[in-house]
Amino acid sequence: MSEELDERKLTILKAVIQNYLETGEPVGSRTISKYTDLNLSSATIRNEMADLEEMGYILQPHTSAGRIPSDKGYRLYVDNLMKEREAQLEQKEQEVDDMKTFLVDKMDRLEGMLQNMAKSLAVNTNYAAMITAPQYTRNKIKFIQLSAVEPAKLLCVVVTQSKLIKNKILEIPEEISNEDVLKLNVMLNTSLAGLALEEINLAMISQMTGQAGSLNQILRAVIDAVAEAFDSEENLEIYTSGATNIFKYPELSDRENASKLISTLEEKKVLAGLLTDSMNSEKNNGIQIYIGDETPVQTMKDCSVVTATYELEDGVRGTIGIIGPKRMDYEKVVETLNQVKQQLGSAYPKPDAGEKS
Amino acid sequence: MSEELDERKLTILKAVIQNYLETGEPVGSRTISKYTDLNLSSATIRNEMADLEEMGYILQPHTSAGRIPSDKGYRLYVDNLMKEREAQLEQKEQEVDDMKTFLVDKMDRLEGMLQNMAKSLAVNTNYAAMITAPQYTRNKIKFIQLSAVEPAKLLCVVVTQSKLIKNKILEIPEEISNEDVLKLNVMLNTSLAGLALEEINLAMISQMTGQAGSLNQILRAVIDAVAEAFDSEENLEIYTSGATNIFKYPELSDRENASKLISTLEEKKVLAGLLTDSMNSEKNNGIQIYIGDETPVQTMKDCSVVTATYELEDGVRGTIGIIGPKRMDYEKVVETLNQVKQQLGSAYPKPDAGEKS
DNA sequence: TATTAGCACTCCTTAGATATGAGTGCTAAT
DNA sequence: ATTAGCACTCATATCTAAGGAGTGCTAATA
Repeated sequence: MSEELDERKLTILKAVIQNYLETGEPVGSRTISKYTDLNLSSATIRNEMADLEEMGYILQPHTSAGRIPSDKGYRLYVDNLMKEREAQLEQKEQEVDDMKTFLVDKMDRLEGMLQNMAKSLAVNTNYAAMITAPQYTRNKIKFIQLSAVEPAKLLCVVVTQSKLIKNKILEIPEEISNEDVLKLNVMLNTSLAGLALEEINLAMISQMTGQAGSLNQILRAVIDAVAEAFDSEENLEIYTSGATNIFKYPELSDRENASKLISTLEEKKVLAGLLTDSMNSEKNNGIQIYIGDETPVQTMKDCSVVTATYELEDGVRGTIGIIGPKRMDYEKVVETLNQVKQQLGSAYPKPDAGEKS
Repeated sequence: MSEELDERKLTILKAVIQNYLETGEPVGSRTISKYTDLNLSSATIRNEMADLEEMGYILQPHTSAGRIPSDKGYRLYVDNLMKEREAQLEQKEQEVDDMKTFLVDKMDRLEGMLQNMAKSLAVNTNYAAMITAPQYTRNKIKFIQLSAVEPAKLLCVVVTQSKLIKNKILEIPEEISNEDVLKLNVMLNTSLAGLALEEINLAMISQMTGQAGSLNQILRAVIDAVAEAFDSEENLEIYTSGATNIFKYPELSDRENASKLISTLEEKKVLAGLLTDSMNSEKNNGIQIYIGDETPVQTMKDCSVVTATYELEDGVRGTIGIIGPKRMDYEKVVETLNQVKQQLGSAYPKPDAGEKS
């Protein structure tokens, strides 16, 4: 593109966007003329704004309304204009504290924690929040415990290195003696402990079943159970909160749209797609911003979505997403997500975080 | 009350209510005159309706609109007028089948099942649905398993008779030998298996800790963990679905109210109160109907709430709730809830179900 | 005596018509 | 290059009138 944005145009664009972020109303030239310290009259601003509109950074909802940012405008803002915060920390600390108490609160129950986290995010940002339970890729098995609960039923508990616990009751074809249970336990733990799911290959399994002899069949059932416990499809749990925050933004709350949007937030599968998608693209410190049409989910085309990947420890990763109007407070959201990432990631600095793309 | 409703008034009232349930619009005398087989002119109906209004069963939103049922009218309808269904079973079976597949699908994972159940209820009824995970009152311990996961960490797994599994990792002050773990396991299982939480009393605990000797401290930690696992406060999980169905009913969807209502559906604690309240009153086959102001939750005063208690097996009970407009299809909802109750209650006929109060 | 037809009346709803005002684009002056 | 000024646009709010559904009442009917 040959159009170049000079300093003044940038300032004006930024002013327009920031003002619109706050108010949600189209912003007029007179407002800008006073809002900035450029000391320009509204007329001058008008001329500049006409240019900006022609370049596609802002647009008018209708003739003779003020201007609102276009998707392109938001994009520019997000990419270049907004990274000048980090300054006001006074009230920040309060918020961080709130966040921490939330986190510490129920830390040992992952599920409750994630739910709390989603809620806390929603309350903090005033947007809708969603969060996936961590995926267990590369997460290592720490401990497997079989116990005979009933004659023909085995309880199988799997603990992973990150202290996630999965359990399942297996129905087995015949009774099993205590010694056999013990034998299986030893076998499983010596062979599998310390391995990630991906590292368990066929050769290993056949070797084990060879050793198992008559317990062969049961062993297979157990291994299946372990695999299932780790299976990400099955485990894709998503927690959402603050769906109704949507109503705080008039531009989203006409019945038609709001209703669809909130329904989407109940559709875990759709969200799953969205979140895992963004988990894999590791740009910009793992934080990704989708503006309007950029989001993969059609019902959210009038929103913006910000996602972040968190990493509990090596290989145990999940995604957080914030959904709000296009005019969301990107800076605050990005900041908040970064904080949360930190809280969650237990001091495992990524080898290559990769500054912005 | 000295007013008596003769046969004809009842018929008319019923017609008014049923019509209003379908349309959501105030219903006029002419409509009734044709809708019923009374063969009365609109004028006669008008007279009767004037009477009904005076008695408080119906009311006019404004002069010269049709009539809509009052809370009192709904109450009469629910109590006396509506129990004449059970007839049309053709399409019913389809729905029941749908329900079943939903249920069977993930039966072994309680949580997923409940979530699915809520969803299925919401889809089936077009109202909002919520469901509590079962409370463990009177649910018996089947099996306790301790395992040393790390030197100073014990994994404690509790399986109940209804195959619910709870687990927790305990930090213990000092290392523990394998023999001691074994010893504890034996001790716990012989003493506690087969007991419900309420049956574990202080005498028993002190007897056990007496036996435990040096393991005393750990034993206490384990018992605490068991108690916590069963603690209903902690465990009160509620699953909701179909919140947006609210929008299908214009009388509820003005922004102010709808927003509050949906927020309430995210407030698990409030719902918890509502649902456990109704769990304890066992009228009418465990199904309870709150109309308008009758509900304990203020934000729902323009809705009706129908709750049902389900019982997985003796002592393991939870509650289901359906939230919709006052003009909800009570018959269908009650029917659906009864079906669900049946599906869930695994053929444990209650000793005294108690026909309607 | 119970029912019905008829009519005047009420009042919500809708559509059109009017006014308000925020904001623009353009032109001429600085 | 900037600005003041003015005519113009168009969404929004306000008002009015027309339309219509439904009622209550009265007088006629079976």
